[in-house]
Amino acid sequence: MDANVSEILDKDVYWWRPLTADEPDTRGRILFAAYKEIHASGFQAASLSNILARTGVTKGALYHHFPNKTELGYAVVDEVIAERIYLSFIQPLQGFDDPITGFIELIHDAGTTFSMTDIELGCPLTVLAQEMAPIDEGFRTRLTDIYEQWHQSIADVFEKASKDDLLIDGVEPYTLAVTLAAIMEGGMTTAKVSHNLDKLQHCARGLTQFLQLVRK
Amino acid sequence: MDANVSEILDKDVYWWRPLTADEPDTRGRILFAAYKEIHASGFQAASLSNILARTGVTKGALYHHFPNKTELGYAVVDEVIAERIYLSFIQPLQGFDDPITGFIELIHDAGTTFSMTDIELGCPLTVLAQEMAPIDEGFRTRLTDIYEQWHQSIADVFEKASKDDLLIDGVEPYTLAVTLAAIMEGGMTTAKVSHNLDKLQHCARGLTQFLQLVRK
DNA sequence: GTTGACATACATACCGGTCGGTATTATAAA
DNA sequence: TTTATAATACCGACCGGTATGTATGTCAAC
Repeated sequence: MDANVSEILDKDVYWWRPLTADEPDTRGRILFAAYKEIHASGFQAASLSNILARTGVTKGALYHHFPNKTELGYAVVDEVIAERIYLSFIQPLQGFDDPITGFIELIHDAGTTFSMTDIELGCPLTVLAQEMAPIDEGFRTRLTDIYEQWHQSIADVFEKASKDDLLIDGVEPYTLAVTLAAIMEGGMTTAKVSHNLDKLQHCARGLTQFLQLVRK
Repeated sequence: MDANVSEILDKDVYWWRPLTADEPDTRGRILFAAYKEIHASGFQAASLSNILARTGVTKGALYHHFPNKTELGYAVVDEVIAERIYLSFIQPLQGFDDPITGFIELIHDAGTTFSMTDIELGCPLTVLAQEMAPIDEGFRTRLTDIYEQWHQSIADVFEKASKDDLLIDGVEPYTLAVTLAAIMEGGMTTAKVSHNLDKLQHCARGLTQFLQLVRK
Protein backbone atom coordinates (compact mmCIF):
# COMPACT_ATOMS: atom_id res chain seq x y z
CA MET A 1 0.00 0.00 0.00
CA ASP A 2 0.97 3.63 -0.40
CA ALA A 3 3.49 2.51 -2.98
CA ASN A 4 3.70 5.13 -5.68
CA VAL A 5 1.44 7.78 -4.27
CA SER A 6 4.33 10.07 -3.52
CA GLU A 7 5.54 9.82 -7.07
CA ILE A 8 2.13 10.87 -8.25
CA LEU A 9 2.08 13.76 -5.83
CA ASP A 10 5.40 15.10 -6.98
CA LYS A 11 4.26 15.49 -10.54
CA ASP A 12 2.94 18.92 -11.28
CA VAL A 13 0.81 18.12 -14.29
CA TYR A 14 -2.02 17.29 -12.09
CA TRP A 15 -5.65 17.75 -12.70
CA TRP A 16 -7.76 19.06 -15.55
CA ARG A 17 -5.84 22.28 -15.81
CA PRO A 18 -2.18 22.64 -14.91
CA LEU A 19 -1.60 24.13 -11.51
CA THR A 20 0.24 27.36 -10.89
CA ALA A 21 3.71 26.26 -9.88
CA ASP A 22 3.92 27.41 -6.28
CA GLU A 23 2.18 29.92 -4.16
CA PRO A 24 4.67 32.32 -2.66
CA ASP A 25 3.26 32.66 0.85
CA THR A 26 3.37 29.97 3.54
CA ARG A 27 -0.37 29.68 3.92
CA GLY A 28 -0.80 29.10 0.20
CA ARG A 29 1.91 26.47 0.14
CA ILE A 30 0.31 24.58 3.01
CA LEU A 31 -3.07 24.81 1.34
CA PHE A 32 -1.80 23.48 -1.95
CA ALA A 33 0.18 20.64 -0.41
CA ALA A 34 -2.82 19.73 1.72
CA TYR A 35 -4.98 19.65 -1.39
CA LYS A 36 -2.62 17.24 -3.09
CA GLU A 37 -2.37 15.00 -0.06
CA ILE A 38 -6.12 14.96 0.48
CA HIS A 39 -6.81 14.32 -3.18
CA ALA A 40 -4.55 11.28 -3.15
CA SER A 41 -5.21 9.85 0.31
CA GLY A 42 -8.50 11.30 1.45
CA PHE A 43 -8.93 13.68 4.36
CA GLN A 44 -8.70 11.33 7.31
CA ALA A 45 -5.62 9.56 6.04
CA ALA A 46 -3.97 12.79 4.97
CA SER A 47 -1.03 13.20 7.29
CA LEU A 48 -0.06 16.63 8.50
CA SER A 49 3.49 15.39 8.92
CA ASN A 50 3.57 14.43 5.24
CA ILE A 51 2.25 17.81 4.23
CA LEU A 52 4.84 19.53 6.36
CA ALA A 53 7.66 17.34 5.10
CA ARG A 54 6.67 18.04 1.53
CA THR A 55 6.46 21.79 1.94
CA GLY A 56 9.31 22.28 4.37
CA VAL A 57 6.92 24.23 6.54
CA THR A 58 6.98 23.49 10.25
CA LYS A 59 4.15 22.43 12.47
CA GLY A 60 4.18 25.74 14.27
CA ALA A 61 3.58 27.58 11.01
CA LEU A 62 0.71 25.29 10.12
CA TYR A 63 -1.03 25.75 13.44
CA HIS A 64 -0.40 29.43 13.22
CA HIS A 65 -2.45 29.65 10.02
CA PHE A 66 -5.07 26.98 10.76
CA PRO A 67 -6.61 26.15 14.11
CA ASN A 68 -6.81 22.42 13.40
CA LYS A 69 -6.81 19.78 10.71
CA THR A 70 -10.52 20.01 10.06
CA GLU A 71 -10.39 23.75 9.39
CA LEU A 72 -7.47 23.16 7.05
CA GLY A 73 -9.66 20.69 5.20
CA TYR A 74 -12.49 23.18 4.99
CA ALA A 75 -10.11 25.78 3.59
CA VAL A 76 -8.94 23.32 0.95
CA VAL A 77 -12.54 22.81 -0.14
CA ASP A 78 -13.43 26.51 -0.06
CA GLU A 79 -10.33 27.92 -1.63
CA VAL A 80 -8.80 25.22 -3.81
CA ILE A 81 -11.40 22.68 -4.88
CA ALA A 82 -14.26 25.13 -5.39
CA GLU A 83 -12.11 27.26 -7.64
CA ARG A 84 -10.91 24.33 -9.72
CA ILE A 85 -14.42 23.06 -10.27
CA TYR A 86 -15.48 26.53 -11.27
CA LEU A 87 -12.63 27.03 -13.71
CA SER A 88 -12.91 23.57 -15.26
CA PHE A 89 -16.64 22.91 -15.38
CA ILE A 90 -18.68 26.00 -14.69
CA GLN A 91 -16.97 28.94 -16.34
CA PRO A 92 -16.51 27.17 -19.71
CA LEU A 93 -20.27 26.71 -19.91
CA GLN A 94 -20.86 30.41 -20.24
CA GLY A 95 -21.10 31.95 -23.65
CA PHE A 96 -22.12 29.00 -25.77
CA ASP A 97 -24.13 30.09 -28.80
CA ASP A 98 -25.37 26.52 -29.38
CA PRO A 99 -25.51 24.99 -25.89
CA ILE A 100 -25.76 21.39 -27.02
CA THR A 101 -22.82 21.49 -29.40
CA GLY A 102 -20.91 23.53 -26.84
CA PHE A 103 -21.48 21.00 -24.09
CA ILE A 104 -20.46 18.14 -26.34
CA GLU A 105 -17.26 19.95 -27.23
CA LEU A 106 -16.54 20.67 -23.58
CA ILE A 107 -16.87 16.98 -22.75
CA HIS A 108 -14.70 16.02 -25.66
CA ASP A 109 -12.01 18.53 -24.72
CA ALA A 110 -12.01 17.35 -21.12
CA GLY A 111 -11.75 13.73 -22.26
CA THR A 112 -8.69 14.38 -24.37
CA THR A 113 -6.77 16.48 -21.86
CA PHE A 114 -6.97 14.03 -18.98
CA SER A 115 -3.64 12.56 -18.02
CA MET A 116 -3.34 9.13 -16.47
CA THR A 117 -2.68 10.79 -13.13
CA ASP A 118 -5.94 12.70 -13.44
CA ILE A 119 -7.70 9.41 -14.03
CA GLU A 120 -6.04 7.57 -11.18
CA LEU A 121 -6.79 10.21 -8.59
CA GLY A 122 -10.23 11.06 -9.89
CA CYS A 123 -12.45 13.97 -9.06
CA PRO A 124 -11.50 15.52 -5.69
CA LEU A 125 -15.10 16.49 -5.13
CA THR A 126 -16.18 12.86 -5.34
CA VAL A 127 -13.30 11.69 -3.18
CA LEU A 128 -14.29 13.99 -0.35
CA ALA A 129 -18.00 13.49 -0.84
CA GLN A 130 -17.72 9.74 -0.46
CA GLU A 131 -15.42 9.91 2.52
CA MET A 132 -16.62 12.85 4.54
CA ALA A 133 -20.31 13.34 3.81
CA PRO A 134 -21.45 10.71 6.33
CA ILE A 135 -19.19 11.84 9.13
CA ASP A 136 -18.77 15.61 8.98
CA GLU A 137 -21.44 18.19 8.32
CA GLY A 138 -18.94 20.95 7.60
CA PHE A 139 -17.54 19.06 4.66
CA ARG A 140 -20.93 17.85 3.55
CA THR A 141 -22.57 21.24 3.30
CA ARG A 142 -19.58 22.78 1.54
CA LEU A 143 -19.49 20.00 -1.03
CA THR A 144 -23.24 20.12 -1.49
CA ASP A 145 -23.01 23.82 -2.32
CA ILE A 146 -20.41 23.17 -5.00
CA TYR A 147 -22.45 20.37 -6.54
CA GLU A 148 -25.53 22.55 -6.51
CA GLN A 149 -23.69 25.38 -8.26
CA TRP A 150 -22.49 22.97 -10.89
CA HIS A 151 -25.93 21.49 -11.50
CA GLN A 152 -27.55 24.89 -11.60
CA SER A 153 -25.10 26.29 -14.11
CA ILE A 154 -25.61 23.31 -16.42
CA ALA A 155 -29.36 23.70 -16.00
CA ASP A 156 -29.07 27.36 -16.96
CA VAL A 157 -27.45 26.40 -20.23
CA PHE A 158 -30.27 24.05 -21.14
CA GLU A 159 -32.88 26.45 -19.86
CA LYS A 160 -31.64 28.83 -22.49
CA ALA A 161 -31.60 26.03 -25.05
CA SER A 162 -35.18 25.24 -24.14
CA LYS A 163 -36.23 28.86 -24.64
CA ASP A 164 -34.49 28.88 -28.00
CA ASP A 165 -36.63 25.86 -28.85
CA LEU A 166 -33.62 23.59 -29.29
CA LEU A 167 -34.91 20.75 -27.11
CA ILE A 168 -37.57 18.14 -27.77
CA ASP A 169 -40.69 18.24 -25.66
CA GLY A 170 -40.68 16.81 -22.18
CA VAL A 171 -37.04 17.56 -21.41
CA GLU A 172 -36.65 19.27 -18.07
CA PRO A 173 -33.40 21.31 -18.01
CA TYR A 174 -32.60 20.68 -14.37
CA THR A 175 -33.27 16.96 -14.64
CA LEU A 176 -31.07 16.82 -17.70
CA ALA A 177 -28.37 18.76 -15.89
CA VAL A 178 -28.26 16.45 -12.86
CA THR A 179 -28.20 13.42 -15.14
CA LEU A 180 -25.35 14.74 -17.27
CA ALA A 181 -23.35 15.60 -14.18
CA ALA A 182 -23.98 12.09 -12.86
CA ILE A 183 -22.64 10.58 -16.08
CA MET A 184 -19.46 12.60 -15.77
CA GLU A 185 -19.03 11.79 -12.11
CA GLY A 186 -19.83 8.12 -12.48
CA GLY A 187 -17.59 7.87 -15.51
CA MET A 188 -14.69 9.38 -13.62
CA THR A 189 -15.17 6.91 -10.79
CA THR A 190 -15.25 3.92 -13.11
CA ALA A 191 -12.21 5.08 -15.02
CA LYS A 192 -10.37 5.73 -11.76
CA VAL A 193 -10.91 2.29 -10.32
CA SER A 194 -10.25 0.42 -13.55
CA HIS A 195 -7.26 2.52 -14.62
CA ASN A 196 -8.97 2.53 -17.96
CA LEU A 197 -9.56 5.62 -20.05
CA ASP A 198 -11.89 3.61 -22.28
CA LYS A 199 -14.54 3.60 -19.58
CA LEU A 200 -14.56 7.36 -19.55
CA GLN A 201 -14.78 7.49 -23.32
CA HIS A 202 -17.74 5.17 -23.31
CA CYS A 203 -19.43 7.61 -20.96
CA ALA A 204 -18.49 10.54 -23.18
CA ARG A 205 -20.00 8.77 -26.17
CA GLY A 206 -23.13 7.85 -24.24
CA LEU A 207 -23.50 11.40 -23.03
CA THR A 208 -23.03 12.79 -26.53
CA GLN A 209 -25.61 10.41 -27.89
CA PHE A 210 -28.04 11.41 -25.17
CA LEU A 211 -27.60 15.07 -26.03
CA GLN A 212 -28.10 14.46 -29.71
CA LEU A 213 -31.31 12.63 -28.95
CA VAL A 214 -32.79 15.47 -26.91
CA ARG A 215 -32.02 17.99 -29.64
CA LYS A 216 -35.09 18.98 -31.57
CA MET B 1 -17.26 14.68 13.44
CA ASP B 2 -18.15 11.04 13.89
CA ALA B 3 -21.32 12.27 15.54
CA ASN B 4 -24.15 9.93 14.69
CA VAL B 5 -22.34 7.30 12.70
CA SER B 6 -22.81 4.70 15.38
CA GLU B 7 -26.55 5.28 15.34
CA ILE B 8 -26.55 4.62 11.63
CA LEU B 9 -24.48 1.50 12.10
CA ASP B 10 -26.79 0.07 14.69
CA LYS B 11 -29.79 0.18 12.43
CA ASP B 12 -30.42 -3.06 10.67
CA VAL B 13 -32.50 -1.82 7.78
CA TYR B 14 -29.44 -0.97 5.92
CA TRP B 15 -28.89 -1.11 2.23
CA TRP B 16 -30.93 -2.00 -0.83
CA ARG B 17 -31.95 -5.30 0.57
CA PRO B 18 -32.40 -5.98 4.28
CA LEU B 19 -29.56 -7.90 5.83
CA THR B 20 -29.93 -11.23 7.53
CA ALA B 21 -30.03 -10.40 11.20
CA ASP B 22 -26.81 -11.91 12.46
CA GLU B 23 -24.38 -14.47 11.25
CA PRO B 24 -24.00 -17.22 13.83
CA ASP B 25 -20.27 -17.87 13.56
CA THR B 26 -17.55 -15.54 14.78
CA ARG B 27 -15.91 -15.06 11.41
CA GLY B 28 -19.22 -14.05 9.86
CA ARG B 29 -19.94 -11.61 12.65
CA ILE B 30 -16.56 -9.96 12.26
CA LEU B 31 -17.02 -9.78 8.52
CA PHE B 32 -20.41 -8.20 8.78
CA ALA B 33 -19.40 -5.67 11.42
CA ALA B 34 -16.33 -4.79 9.36
CA TYR B 35 -18.52 -4.24 6.34
CA LYS B 36 -20.70 -1.81 8.26
CA GLU B 37 -17.76 0.06 9.70
CA ILE B 38 -16.00 0.29 6.35
CA HIS B 39 -19.16 1.38 4.58
CA ALA B 40 -19.63 4.23 7.01
CA SER B 41 -16.05 5.31 7.67
CA GLY B 42 -13.99 3.98 4.81
CA PHE B 43 -11.32 1.32 5.10
CA GLN B 44 -8.42 3.30 6.51
CA ALA B 45 -10.50 5.01 9.16
CA ALA B 46 -12.32 1.81 10.05
CA SER B 47 -11.12 0.96 13.52
CA LEU B 48 -10.60 -2.63 14.49
CA SER B 49 -11.30 -1.66 18.08
CA ASN B 50 -14.70 -0.32 17.03
CA ILE B 51 -15.48 -3.47 15.12
CA LEU B 52 -14.49 -5.60 18.09
CA ALA B 53 -16.44 -3.47 20.54
CA ARG B 54 -19.53 -3.69 18.39
CA THR B 55 -19.37 -7.45 17.95
CA GLY B 56 -18.08 -8.38 21.38
CA VAL B 57 -15.41 -10.39 19.65
CA THR B 58 -11.87 -10.05 20.96
CA LYS B 59 -8.77 -9.07 19.10
CA GLY B 60 -7.35 -12.55 19.42
CA ALA B 61 -10.36 -14.00 17.66
CA LEU B 62 -10.09 -11.47 14.87
CA TYR B 63 -6.44 -12.20 14.23
CA HIS B 64 -7.18 -15.88 14.37
CA HIS B 65 -9.52 -15.59 11.40
CA PHE B 66 -7.72 -12.87 9.44
CA PRO B 67 -3.97 -12.32 9.13
CA ASN B 68 -4.25 -8.54 9.11
CA LYS B 69 -6.56 -5.59 8.52
CA THR B 70 -5.97 -5.49 4.78
CA GLU B 71 -6.96 -9.13 4.30
CA LEU B 72 -10.06 -8.49 6.36
CA GLY B 73 -10.88 -5.66 3.97
CA TYR B 74 -10.36 -7.93 0.97
CA ALA B 75 -12.67 -10.51 2.49
CA VAL B 76 -15.33 -7.85 2.98
CA VAL B 77 -15.13 -6.98 -0.71
CA ASP B 78 -15.05 -10.58 -1.90
CA GLU B 79 -17.66 -12.03 0.37
CA VAL B 80 -20.00 -9.22 1.37
CA ILE B 81 -19.94 -6.41 -1.16
CA ALA B 82 -19.66 -8.58 -4.28
CA GLU B 83 -22.67 -10.59 -3.21
CA ARG B 84 -24.78 -7.54 -2.44
CA ILE B 85 -24.05 -5.97 -5.78
CA TYR B 86 -24.89 -9.22 -7.48
CA LEU B 87 -28.17 -9.66 -5.65
CA SER B 88 -29.27 -6.06 -6.05
CA PHE B 89 -28.08 -5.12 -9.52
CA ILE B 90 -27.00 -8.09 -11.55
CA GLN B 91 -29.33 -10.95 -10.79
CA PRO B 92 -32.52 -8.89 -11.28
CA LEU B 93 -31.43 -8.12 -14.84
CA GLN B 94 -31.85 -11.71 -15.88
CA GLY B 95 -35.12 -12.83 -17.34
CA PHE B 96 -36.50 -9.60 -18.74
CA ASP B 97 -38.75 -10.20 -21.71
CA ASP B 98 -38.61 -6.52 -22.70
CA PRO B 99 -35.15 -5.37 -21.55
CA ILE B 100 -35.86 -1.66 -21.76
CA THR B 101 -39.07 -1.72 -19.78
CA GLY B 102 -37.48 -4.15 -17.38
CA PHE B 103 -34.50 -1.92 -16.75
CA ILE B 104 -36.73 1.10 -16.21
CA GLU B 105 -38.76 -0.85 -13.70
CA LEU B 106 -35.65 -2.02 -11.92
CA ILE B 107 -34.44 1.57 -11.54
CA HIS B 108 -37.82 2.67 -10.35
CA ASP B 109 -38.04 -0.11 -7.79
CA ALA B 110 -34.57 0.63 -6.48
CA GLY B 111 -35.41 4.32 -6.21
CA THR B 112 -38.48 3.70 -4.07
CA THR B 113 -36.91 1.18 -1.68
CA PHE B 114 -33.95 3.30 -0.66
CA SER B 115 -34.04 4.37 2.94
CA MET B 116 -32.43 7.59 4.09
CA THR B 117 -29.62 5.56 5.61
CA ASP B 118 -28.98 3.96 2.23
CA ILE B 119 -28.72 7.40 0.73
CA GLU B 120 -26.46 8.81 3.40
CA LEU B 121 -23.95 5.99 3.25
CA GLY B 122 -24.13 5.54 -0.50
CA CYS B 123 -22.80 2.73 -2.62
CA PRO B 124 -20.07 0.79 -0.79
CA LEU B 125 -18.43 0.03 -4.10
CA THR B 126 -17.97 3.73 -4.80
CA VAL B 127 -16.82 4.44 -1.27
CA LEU B 128 -14.02 1.92 -1.51
CA ALA B 129 -13.19 2.75 -5.11
CA GLN B 130 -12.62 6.40 -4.33
CA GLU B 131 -10.61 5.74 -1.22
CA MET B 132 -8.56 2.69 -2.02
CA ALA B 133 -8.05 2.54 -5.77
CA PRO B 134 -5.09 4.94 -5.76
CA ILE B 135 -3.29 3.33 -2.84
CA ASP B 136 -3.87 -0.42 -2.90
CA GLU B 137 -3.84 -2.70 -5.89
CA GLY B 138 -5.56 -5.53 -4.05
CA PHE B 139 -8.64 -3.42 -3.49
CA ARG B 140 -8.46 -1.84 -6.91
CA THR B 141 -8.43 -5.08 -8.88
CA ARG B 142 -11.19 -6.62 -6.78
CA LEU B 143 -13.41 -3.58 -7.24
CA THR B 144 -12.61 -3.40 -10.94
CA ASP B 145 -13.76 -6.98 -11.38
CA ILE B 146 -17.08 -6.24 -9.73
CA TYR B 147 -17.63 -3.14 -11.87
CA GLU B 148 -16.76 -5.08 -14.99
CA GLN B 149 -19.23 -7.83 -14.12
CA TRP B 150 -21.91 -5.23 -13.59
CA HIS B 151 -21.21 -3.46 -16.86
CA GLN B 152 -21.06 -6.67 -18.79
CA SER B 153 -24.32 -7.98 -17.45
CA ILE B 154 -26.09 -4.73 -18.36
CA ALA B 155 -24.48 -4.90 -21.78
CA ASP B 156 -25.77 -8.44 -22.23
CA VAL B 157 -29.30 -7.24 -21.67
CA PHE B 158 -29.04 -4.60 -24.36
CA GLU B 159 -27.15 -6.93 -26.66
CA LYS B 160 -30.22 -9.08 -26.58
CA ALA B 161 -32.42 -6.03 -27.11
CA SER B 162 -30.32 -5.09 -30.09
CA LYS B 163 -30.70 -8.54 -31.62
CA ASP B 164 -34.44 -8.32 -31.08
CA ASP B 165 -34.29 -5.07 -33.04
CA LEU B 166 -35.53 -3.00 -30.13
CA LEU B 167 -32.83 -0.33 -30.32
CA ILE B 168 -32.37 2.53 -32.75
CA ASP B 169 -29.34 2.42 -35.02
CA GLY B 170 -25.96 3.46 -33.72
CA VAL B 171 -26.51 2.37 -30.12
CA GLU B 172 -23.63 0.28 -28.85
CA PRO B 173 -24.83 -1.98 -26.00
CA TYR B 174 -21.63 -1.82 -23.98
CA THR B 175 -21.36 1.95 -24.31
CA LEU B 176 -24.96 2.26 -23.23
CA ALA B 177 -24.30 -0.07 -20.30
CA VAL B 178 -21.33 1.89 -18.98
CA THR B 179 -23.25 5.12 -19.35
CA LEU B 180 -26.29 3.84 -17.49
CA ALA B 181 -24.13 2.50 -14.70
CA ALA B 182 -22.41 5.87 -14.48
CA ILE B 183 -25.75 7.64 -14.11
CA MET B 184 -26.68 5.34 -11.25
CA GLU B 185 -23.34 5.72 -9.56
CA GLY B 186 -23.13 9.46 -10.03
CA GLY B 187 -26.69 9.87 -8.87
CA MET B 188 -25.99 7.93 -5.70
CA THR B 189 -22.99 10.12 -4.97
CA THR B 190 -24.92 13.35 -5.48
CA ALA B 191 -27.82 12.14 -3.35
CA LYS B 192 -25.42 11.02 -0.66
CA VAL B 193 -23.63 14.32 -0.31
CA SER B 194 -26.75 16.46 -0.53
CA HIS B 195 -28.92 14.24 1.69
CA ASN B 196 -31.47 14.72 -0.98
CA LEU B 197 -33.47 11.95 -2.56
CA ASP B 198 -34.64 14.36 -5.26
CA LYS B 199 -31.22 14.29 -6.88
CA LEU B 200 -31.47 10.56 -7.29
CA GLN B 201 -34.95 10.84 -8.72
CA HIS B 202 -33.77 13.38 -11.27
CA CYS B 203 -31.19 10.84 -12.37
CA ALA B 204 -33.81 8.10 -12.52
CA ARG B 205 -35.97 10.31 -14.71
CA GLY B 206 -33.05 11.25 -16.94
CA LEU B 207 -32.06 7.62 -17.27
CA THR B 208 -35.61 6.60 -18.12
CA GLN B 209 -35.85 9.30 -20.72
CA PHE B 210 -32.56 8.21 -22.25
CA LEU B 211 -33.80 4.64 -22.50
CA GLN B 212 -37.05 5.69 -24.10
CA LEU B 213 -35.13 7.66 -26.70
CA VAL B 214 -32.94 4.73 -27.71
CA ARG B 215 -35.95 2.48 -28.14
CA LYS B 216 -36.83 1.92 -31.77
C1' DG C 1 7.89 46.59 23.22
C1' DT C 2 4.09 44.54 21.41
C1' DT C 3 2.48 41.78 17.70
C1' DG C 4 2.68 38.53 13.97
C1' DA C 5 5.17 34.71 11.86
C1' DC C 6 7.26 31.12 12.62
C1' DA C 7 10.36 27.02 15.08
C1' DT C 8 11.03 23.09 18.31
C1' DA C 9 10.16 19.91 21.81
C1' DC C 10 6.86 17.61 23.96
C1' DA C 11 2.15 15.42 25.46
C1' DT C 12 -1.34 12.26 24.79
C1' DA C 13 -4.21 9.11 22.59
C1' DC C 14 -5.09 5.60 19.51
C1' DC C 15 -3.69 2.61 15.89
C1' DG C 16 -2.62 -2.16 14.01
C1' DG C 17 -0.33 -6.05 15.42
C1' DT C 18 2.00 -9.64 18.65
C1' DC C 19 2.34 -13.16 21.90
C1' DG C 20 1.94 -16.28 25.77
C1' DG C 21 -1.68 -18.59 27.58
C1' DT C 22 -6.37 -21.10 27.93
C1' DA C 23 -10.74 -23.45 26.81
C1' DT C 24 -12.94 -26.44 23.71
C1' DT C 25 -13.34 -29.86 20.38
C1' DA C 26 -11.70 -33.60 17.31
C1' DT C 27 -9.04 -37.82 16.76
C1' DA C 28 -7.56 -42.08 17.88
C1' DA C 29 -4.93 -45.35 20.48
C1' DA C 30 -5.54 -48.23 24.73
C1' DT D 1 -15.32 -46.35 27.25
C1' DT D 2 -11.62 -44.07 28.75
C1' DT D 3 -7.66 -41.40 28.05
C1' DA D 4 -3.70 -39.18 25.60
C1' DT D 5 -2.72 -35.94 22.11
C1' DA D 6 -3.30 -32.47 18.88
C1' DA D 7 -5.55 -28.98 16.56
C1' DT D 8 -8.67 -25.20 16.62
C1' DA D 9 -10.79 -21.17 18.62
C1' DC D 10 -10.32 -17.63 21.45
C1' DC D 11 -8.48 -14.26 25.23
C1' DG D 12 -6.44 -9.82 26.56
C1' DA D 13 -2.33 -7.43 28.18
C1' DC D 14 1.21 -5.25 25.92
C1' DC D 15 4.26 -2.96 22.26
C1' DG D 16 6.11 0.26 18.90
C1' DG D 17 4.78 3.73 15.94
C1' DT D 18 2.29 7.57 14.36
C1' DA D 19 -1.43 10.84 14.70
C1' DT D 20 -3.08 15.48 16.01
C1' DG D 21 -2.43 18.99 18.97
C1' DT D 22 0.12 22.14 22.62
C1' DA D 23 3.53 24.92 25.20
C1' DT D 24 7.28 27.61 25.01
C1' DG D 25 10.74 30.14 22.70
C1' DT D 26 12.85 33.14 18.95
C1' DC D 27 13.13 37.00 16.10
C1' DA D 28 12.15 40.51 12.83
C1' DA D 29 9.18 44.56 11.93
C1' DC D 30 6.50 48.42 12.90
